[in-house]
Amino acid sequence: MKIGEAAAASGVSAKMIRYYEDIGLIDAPPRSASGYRHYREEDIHMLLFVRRGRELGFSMPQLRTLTSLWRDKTRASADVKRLANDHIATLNARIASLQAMADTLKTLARQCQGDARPDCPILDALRQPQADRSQPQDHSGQK
Amino acid sequence: MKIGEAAAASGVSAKMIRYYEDIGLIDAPPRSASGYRHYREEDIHMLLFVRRGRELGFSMPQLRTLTSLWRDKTRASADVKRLANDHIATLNARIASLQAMADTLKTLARQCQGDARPDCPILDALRQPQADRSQPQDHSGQK
DNA sequence: ATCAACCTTACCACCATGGCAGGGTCAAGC
DNA sequence: GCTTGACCCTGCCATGGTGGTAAGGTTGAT
Repeated sequence: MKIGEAAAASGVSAKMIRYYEDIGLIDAPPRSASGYRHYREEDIHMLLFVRRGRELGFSMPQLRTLTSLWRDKTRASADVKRLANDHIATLNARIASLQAMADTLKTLARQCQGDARPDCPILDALRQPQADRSQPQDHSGQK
Repeated sequence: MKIGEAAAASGVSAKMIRYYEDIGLIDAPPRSASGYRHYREEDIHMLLFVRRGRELGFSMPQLRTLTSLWRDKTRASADVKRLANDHIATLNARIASLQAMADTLKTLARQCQGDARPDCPILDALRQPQADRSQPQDHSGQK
């Protein structure tokens, strides 16, 4: 299978397949006499594996570890689980960070009249020193 | 105030201050005879404004609009509010995407023994065609 | 033989940020 | 005045994952 077919079959662009090979994430496939890369079913599985890992938000270093675990038939599932749990923690942190931004903005937007007048608590908040801007309607202290 | 002091006062690195000037996000300040940039209080406020906007996750194009709204004393607060709401929607989309990744991984990790044996549903899921992996305890069909 | 569709490598661009190099400036201490 | 150290200036390089483009080779079908 040539690279174009491999790309179509795996959903990874030919460009990225070459890149992944370049950085050593996937093995270099055999070449034809004229230099064309030649992929087998197994290679397509690897590309699908990488693509799905990316879709789950794994970083390239994590993916490197994941693929080596995948190839290692004697791996311990605990190693995979630990990596997954690490990644879940990372995702949760990013979610919390984005959620904090959204919460702040929601509060500010709620306070903004949104009419033709120039007064705007959103701009005010950006102008002034950092104040506690998180959900002021809730004074119970629970997050 | 020289750029180093402005950086310390605003929390924006000197490097980034020059960059923001370069791309026209902030105005070029006056220079001393020897070429040193000279900042006033007002400029520091602008830098703080930009920094807080970045902390809230606004993109550079959005910040460009925000700063021009900030400078425009005759702006309509509706314009600011619309920009904020757009950004909230973007943030929500990113949160939902990350949350979906985390949910999938949590489900897989829960199914993984995490012991010394190699069998691992996480790797299996990455190997196989996309299946419905979202919260399998719910069979109602609602997404 | 020709032509289109594919393949190859090797660049450039993005964007926000940091780092480094090479050289100028300023202020304090002597 | 001279030295020294802390600052400032510009300009270049690197990042990371992806897309684009260009110039040239291969293949297969007509």
